[in-house]
Amino acid sequence: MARRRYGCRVTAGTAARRGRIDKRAAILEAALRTFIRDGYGLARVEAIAELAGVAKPTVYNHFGDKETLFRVFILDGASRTSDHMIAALAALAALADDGDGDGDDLAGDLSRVAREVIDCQLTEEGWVLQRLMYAEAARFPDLFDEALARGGARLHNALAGRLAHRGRLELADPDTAAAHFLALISGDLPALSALGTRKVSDAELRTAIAAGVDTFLLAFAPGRRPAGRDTRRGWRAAAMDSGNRT
Amino acid sequence: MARRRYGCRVTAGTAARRGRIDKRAAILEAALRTFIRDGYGLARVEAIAELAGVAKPTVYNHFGDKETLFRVFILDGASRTSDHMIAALAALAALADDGDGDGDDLAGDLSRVAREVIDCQLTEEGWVLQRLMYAEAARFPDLFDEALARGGARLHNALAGRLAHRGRLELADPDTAAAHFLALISGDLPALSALGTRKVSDAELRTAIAAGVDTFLLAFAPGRRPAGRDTRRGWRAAAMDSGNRT
DNA sequence: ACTATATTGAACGATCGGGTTCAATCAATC
DNA sequence: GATTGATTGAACCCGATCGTTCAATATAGT
Repeated sequence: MARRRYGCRVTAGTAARRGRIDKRAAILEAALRTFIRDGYGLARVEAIAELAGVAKPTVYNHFGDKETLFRVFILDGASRTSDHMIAALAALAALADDGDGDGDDLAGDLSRVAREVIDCQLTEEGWVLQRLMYAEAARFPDLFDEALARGGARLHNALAGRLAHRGRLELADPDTAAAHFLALISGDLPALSALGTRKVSDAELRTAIAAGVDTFLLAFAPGRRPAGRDTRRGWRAAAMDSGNRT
Repeated sequence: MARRRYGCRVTAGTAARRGRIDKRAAILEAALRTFIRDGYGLARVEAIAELAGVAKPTVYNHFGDKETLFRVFILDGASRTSDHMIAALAALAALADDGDGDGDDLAGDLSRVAREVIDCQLTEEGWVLQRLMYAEAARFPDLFDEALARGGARLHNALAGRLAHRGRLELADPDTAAAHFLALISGDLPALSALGTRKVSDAELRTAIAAGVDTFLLAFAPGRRPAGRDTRRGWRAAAMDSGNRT
């Protein structure tokens, strides 16, 4: 039998976890690939082990059972994805106190934030987390709550804070504004991407984001008309003239 | 062995389907219950048969195999749910041509439509269809496309047509307006309802709908200020005064 | 009554998959 | 070197599940 080569054993600092950290990481990466393809129910522990290049007992050594592996995968993923999204909010810095400001580009800032948040969501991991949450909501209700607390709620709160201090927005409630912003920029994504199973073109993304940001600004910053303002009025007139109903 | 009692056999008019129509309906209803609890992968055909009060071979007689049963369930469900939602759009009748109209209640109409569309979505069937679509998107990509064509796309198009002819709205593009309306009124639902696994209170629903309709009107009917307009401006001033950042 | 179709309870075949055991080997620490 | 924890390939256990077969019974149409 050939000599075997392994990496470092976990040190006492991570006593709450068993096994070697490189094996753990490989297992979680393999879990991602397997859950993407098979979901939770049809994903096999043996397949995950093979993909990770470890023995099946090693998976059980690290995670105890399939369900625990799944929970760790979901919660780690929710935190990580949300961290990335929250970092993207930096583009929404508070407005400097230097007057009316020609340097202010609210629309541009919102668009950049939207693009980065959506890019996080459009990752394979982003989608598999969402799909798995939907799929398993009934079976693991506590898991949904915790993932929401680590993921979506954190993003939402961070965005609300940013919007509250951005300036030049009329907000009755920053929570509502944040929720609506996220809804407007991402509402088209499930259909465009077939729930994450297809690639969305750059043009489609830009269009969806621009429309979402436009509508957001119309509602929450009415003093700042987006470029398409006159086009809107013109369209309405045309519809009244045509008189048809689809 | 006791005498057995059965219903009517299918007539030649439905030759494309096998078996008795009452058995078929019972199987599809049992499939709903089983998919709600177990999803697709872990749902057992034998469990569905028991719940339906039929023998397992009967399920196979009607549907051939588990996957076909699933496909039929999804597509029939998408059509039915979308039919109900589209019917709800009747509240958005075109504005009568009688001038500026004190009888016009755009906000009220939109709220009624929103409430009915959301009530359809909040049914057990509505949620299980959505959860199943997310869960199985990667395994059955063609199914998603067809369900979208029968469901979401039909609703979207019908709503766009209604909005286009409602009057008093400034729409650059009725498609975008429809998409944004649906996004605004339903964006909170996944979190509020824990993806359909919890009941949403009437107060929560009313709040979410009112906020969504308000924002929609601000963006698409800016001449019609919702009641909360002054509150919004007041809040912004308070935020600037407090100076904190969450 | 006759015929054809549908349904049934029981049983089966083949395969599967979560979790476990085992003894040998490896790796890190003292 | 000794000790301890981690890993491994192979094998196992046991319950499960999709799909099928069978002969008897029921039902609907002619």
